[in-house]
Amino acid sequence: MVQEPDAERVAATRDRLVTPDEATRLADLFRLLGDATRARLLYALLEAGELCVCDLADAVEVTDTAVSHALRLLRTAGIVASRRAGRMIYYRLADAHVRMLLDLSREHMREER
Amino acid sequence: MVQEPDAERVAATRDRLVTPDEATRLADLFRLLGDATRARLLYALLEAGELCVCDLADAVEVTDTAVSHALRLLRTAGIVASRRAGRMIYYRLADAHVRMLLDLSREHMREER
DNA sequence: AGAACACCTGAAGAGCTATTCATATGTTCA
DNA sequence: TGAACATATGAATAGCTCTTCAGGTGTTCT
Repeated sequence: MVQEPDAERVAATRDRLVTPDEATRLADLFRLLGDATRARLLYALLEAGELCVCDLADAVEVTDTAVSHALRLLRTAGIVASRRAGRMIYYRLADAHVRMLLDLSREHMREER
Repeated sequence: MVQEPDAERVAATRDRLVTPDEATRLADLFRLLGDATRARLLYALLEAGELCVCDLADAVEVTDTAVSHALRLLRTAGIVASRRAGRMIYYRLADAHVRMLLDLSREHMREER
């Protein structure tokens, strides 16, 4: 650790900063999006609205077991929601914020290069 | 792998889907935000505009070595940019998209609970 | 009831990642 | 020039994560 060239600004920044707790929750959210399989699942849901596990496995070209594991993480975190219809379970994005986040990020990606 | 209850919708979804390559790049971006230390660094920069490594280490309460490693990842990915001033190196968020992403996510977090 | 189906779960291993320690580079100032 | 400072880098280790495999639950249909 070293000295502070601008102690005031550092102090001011620390005050308005996201708390360590908030930062952890934010990082947790981002980490969940930070996997190619989960990202593809989420963007599939963003496009399709609602899909069952087998549809998702087919769209993303991953084992249904892997999809199931991935969805559990997303479900637990409240990023996706599910509904049962017969033997199938349909998944959807849980809220508008997540949709915006995914959309904005995709735009970012596409404008960059 | 199982059958497709709605083959048409799956096919349509797969077409408009983010490509595996795009998904990977998006996941790479999110993964970088998906660590509490890096998240705190980024939000510190979002608030302060520009900070040197020692300021950041102080604000986030992490070793300056750890900060340096974290910043290298963010720099390499084009998420932050740096400028040297004497022996100090000032970091800032690289573009407006990242700022929006961070801002939107924080709002999301704060509205949720 | 039993078979087929859609999905879930737990355990285990391979691979990745973050932090630390030791050391190196580049800069200022006396 | 040399000492002090700010930051960067490489190697190593501990911890986490994703996928797979094997088996389990709940549902439909005959």
